[in-house]
Amino acid sequence: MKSEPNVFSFEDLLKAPKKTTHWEGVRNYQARNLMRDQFKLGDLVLFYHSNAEPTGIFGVCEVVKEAYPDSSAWDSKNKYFDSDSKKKGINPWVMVDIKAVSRFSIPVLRDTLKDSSALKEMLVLKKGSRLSVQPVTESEFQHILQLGKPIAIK
DNA sequence: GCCAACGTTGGC
DNA sequence: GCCAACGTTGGC
Repeated sequence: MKSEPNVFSFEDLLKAPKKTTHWEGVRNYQARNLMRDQFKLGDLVLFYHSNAEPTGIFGVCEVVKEAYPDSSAWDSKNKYFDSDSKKKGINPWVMVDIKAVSRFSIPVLRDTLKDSSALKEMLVLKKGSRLSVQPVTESEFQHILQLGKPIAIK
């Protein structure tokens, strides 16, 4: 999952109550479908900082609540407010809850991903790959864990 | 700050 | 249904 650290960083998640957050504001159908259909309780998620210096993966989270309606879509004060969907009376957007489980003692930076032959096919490295939620293969995930040397969060 | 890639919108 | 115009994302 991608986040701009100046909006919400991995550090912010560590500081959040129960180190857990609602992943609100996804307004792209492909990303929504991934959260709705693929995210299962206990699944692990890599936390990626985009549009930042540096960009890369900073830790691992766990899905602690599967997809449910994203209430921010109907909250006119929220920056992710979707007035059209509220007018129609159908909220198409979902969120999941994720909890930080480990932080990388060595952040796996974008340059590192590019340098690793096992990882250079990762979706996030493809040109124009803007999806804020992206699938990661098991082998990619394991390689990244090795590189990041995760420290469990108590 | 630039701009390529992508998704969405809306005129036709 | 096509596609040009537009807004957004995000690496660089």
